[in-house]
Amino acid sequence: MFRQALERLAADGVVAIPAEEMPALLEQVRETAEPKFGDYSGTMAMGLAKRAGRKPRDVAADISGRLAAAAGYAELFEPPGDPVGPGFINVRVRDEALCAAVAAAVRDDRLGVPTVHPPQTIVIDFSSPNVAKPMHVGHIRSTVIGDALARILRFRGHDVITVNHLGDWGTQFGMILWGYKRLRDQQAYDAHPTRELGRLYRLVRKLVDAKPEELAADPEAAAVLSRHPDVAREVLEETEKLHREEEENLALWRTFEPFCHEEIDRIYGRLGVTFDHVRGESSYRKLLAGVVEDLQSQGLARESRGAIGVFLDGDDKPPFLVRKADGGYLYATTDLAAIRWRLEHWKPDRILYVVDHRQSQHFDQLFETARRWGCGPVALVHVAFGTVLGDDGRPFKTRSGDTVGLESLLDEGVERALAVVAADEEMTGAERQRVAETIGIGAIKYADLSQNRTTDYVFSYDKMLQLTGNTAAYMQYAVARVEGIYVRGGVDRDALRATCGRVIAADPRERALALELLRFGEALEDVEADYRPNLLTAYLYDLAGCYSTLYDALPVLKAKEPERGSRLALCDLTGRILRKGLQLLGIGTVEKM
RNA sequence: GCGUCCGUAGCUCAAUUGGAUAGAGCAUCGGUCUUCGGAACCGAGGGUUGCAGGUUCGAGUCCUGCCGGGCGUACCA
Repeated sequence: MFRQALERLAADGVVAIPAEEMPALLEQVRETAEPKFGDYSGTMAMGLAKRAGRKPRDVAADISGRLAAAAGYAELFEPPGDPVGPGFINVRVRDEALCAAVAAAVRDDRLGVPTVHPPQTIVIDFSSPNVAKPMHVGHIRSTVIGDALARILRFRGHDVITVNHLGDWGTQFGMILWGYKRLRDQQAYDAHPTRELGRLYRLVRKLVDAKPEELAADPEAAAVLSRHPDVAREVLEETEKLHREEEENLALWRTFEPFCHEEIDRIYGRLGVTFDHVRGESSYRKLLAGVVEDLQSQGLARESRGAIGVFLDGDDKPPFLVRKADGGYLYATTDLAAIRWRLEHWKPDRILYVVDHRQSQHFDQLFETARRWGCGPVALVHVAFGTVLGDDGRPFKTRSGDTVGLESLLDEGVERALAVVAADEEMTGAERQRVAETIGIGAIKYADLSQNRTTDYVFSYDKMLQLTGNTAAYMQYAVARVEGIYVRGGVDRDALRATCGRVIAADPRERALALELLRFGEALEDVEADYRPNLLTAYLYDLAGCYSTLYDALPVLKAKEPERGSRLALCDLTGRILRKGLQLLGIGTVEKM
């Protein structure tokens, strides 16, 4: 909150700068690296001095002077001192203002976090699994990061529309159709359709890929392949028939669909993830032919080697294919249709795609094609993320080399969490199971969200379930610990909030906590700037640290008034921000653990 | 080959997008304490940020060249 105030004031303090350069300049208002420099600092003087041909310190002094004279400055901040070093402008928040702001946040349902203005309509496309196969470890990041971003942007005040763009119209269904027609085990299918369809998918995929080492390890598959040497071509034929809505394949596709949905819905339920819209690729199928025709008539796409594509980088570079030589469509086509559909129906300011970084080239091409096609001023953003790796630094696999199913991943996380909470004698078995579910799944989500999303990360149950360090379990414990005070102290939190006039920040540890509490909104703003949830986890971890330091050194329940009431208010706000922060990450909390 | 991302403490990761002395956790060592939930707190050691140049008041961050790796690269998604 103070950063915002200072930015607004700094806008008055800086002169002769074109309006469009102001935002970049204001980003140079930041927290100081060390408390001795004050609370916030501005670094804009150095850059400006160069352009103005003046000494940086003179410019800084000039800005400081104007800042100090700006209306409203004196109420919130101490008078700025002389510029430090090459020209840092350091500013310290007035204790009075700090204490009043914390008290206001305590009384506020939004915990002192302002809403954005104006709000934007933001479509977030995430998770988007291929429904033909069970969800696996590869889907966790998109699902968890996308869900967290949706929650955070929504809390910031945006109109967020979440979409699960299911893969339900691609070649994977050609594989299932091919397998179903030739290799299905009818008994198994009747008893457990999803399982049998999953088996068929995996088998046919193996046949199509025809990797020697895979076939060597699976003589049965090798035998099937020798009976069906043309499987790869036949699968594409099945896909093409589906795409032109040939009767038999379309009917089969319709019967498979619900089974596939059942499977993934169970997992979303467990993860606590919901979508405003589940619109698979298939929902755009009527638009695909029109998309291709339109691109052709506008001269953007043309025929090449039987296929139709958009040549974005000249004739010698691979084109962005929108129709295959056999007449089938590709995900490029579906994605273009989806963009047009979303623009028409939702009129978004932004569309975010939370998808694996390996598809960045696809999105570069998709966005460029959409731009040339004429999609208006919408911001199309690929929110990319890295791969989940095992201990060995290679993509996360089971010992036998299979990809890890998402369900079994969650099961193991919960099982290990159960071992952590098992020590508590007071909990019933059911309670323990519930707590373990919250902690285990929270651990998996938090481990993912606390990483810089752009890099690969190493998946480790042991690390994510540690009770110290930047983990979900530590954060959840911190919440349980803060909230425990009110039960033991018999304190009425509602009354505490309603009557909170002002808090005291006489001790440096109180002051540090107070300042940190008021940074919640800044952290959320930073998350939005680059779609990086790890900035929120880092903030929450810092906050928990400030709290621990205070709680360890200063009495709360045992303190005398007015310190007691003030510290209880600080604890109350800490607990609420930690819980809210975790909730915005899609992570639950527990009362006891 | 071309494109792209990455290389930071023994390990796993940060670093406010060019800011001040590169920070956390784990591991190691030491200290605090008559437990308001000790699953705590305080501290120490540990770094030529892959290498070499360059840009400037200032570079882990930007530019160039190397070295090493991941990923992508015409009809899968």
